[in-house]
Amino acid sequence: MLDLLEVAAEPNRRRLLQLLARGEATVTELASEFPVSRSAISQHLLLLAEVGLVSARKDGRNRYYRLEEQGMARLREQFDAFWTTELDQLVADASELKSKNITQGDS
Amino acid sequence: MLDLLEVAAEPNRRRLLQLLARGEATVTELASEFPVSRSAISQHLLLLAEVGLVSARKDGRNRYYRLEEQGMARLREQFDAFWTTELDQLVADASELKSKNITQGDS
DNA sequence: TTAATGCGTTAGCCTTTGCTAACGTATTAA
DNA sequence: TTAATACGTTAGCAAAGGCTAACGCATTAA
Repeated sequence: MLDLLEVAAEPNRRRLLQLLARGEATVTELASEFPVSRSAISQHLLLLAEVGLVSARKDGRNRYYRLEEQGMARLREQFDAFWTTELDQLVADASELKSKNITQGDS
Repeated sequence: MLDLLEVAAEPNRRRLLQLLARGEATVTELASEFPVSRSAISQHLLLLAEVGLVSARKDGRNRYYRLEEQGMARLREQFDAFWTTELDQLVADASELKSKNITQGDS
């Protein structure tokens, strides 16, 4: 899977990116936050690295993973490209509709 | 697959959402914009409908699909929830770095 | 130096995904 | 009314995804 948004969208990987936003961490540390195995997390990290969203540094017998700023910037760009002005307008309308419903003002 | 972001992230489905931002369309009309079959597109649309991002209306022998504003609003919310302040800061830093590189100002 | 420990990664399996081909059905034209 | 046509959806299959178990390897301790 080469698509940046698709790679980032998977729930476990999304959570990994959020955890890494706090700073670098080892596979084991990260895995402790998930119900799945170290192995599963390692594979998610390898995929994230492959698309340039994270990178790793070796220290002792640990591998410290960290976010790759440039990759994350590309991710943001791709989302913004998807979320066009048309969609923005559409959702704005939906919000109005929602407020109307809450205040029972649609008679 | 029940996850909203994950469903929306798949490239073909992302494109479908963008096309539907212009207004409603039939399966055949939408499929004409893709290299894959009508059937494939129909299945993507059914999945999008299942998570509430689109809905359909029957007219003659056509089914007109359209975006579901409330669902799209939920999608936006989920993305914003993912894209924390920490990530925003991180990407801001990356942008600075980028400008520096462009202007060769990093001696 | 050698054994033991703990780290991250591959091997292998099952499930899910995305696709085309075949289908059923409603609508239109004869 | 009947036949033909065009629409969208299911059936079935090959490929990809995500997971645990097994592994290799580096590091630490004896």
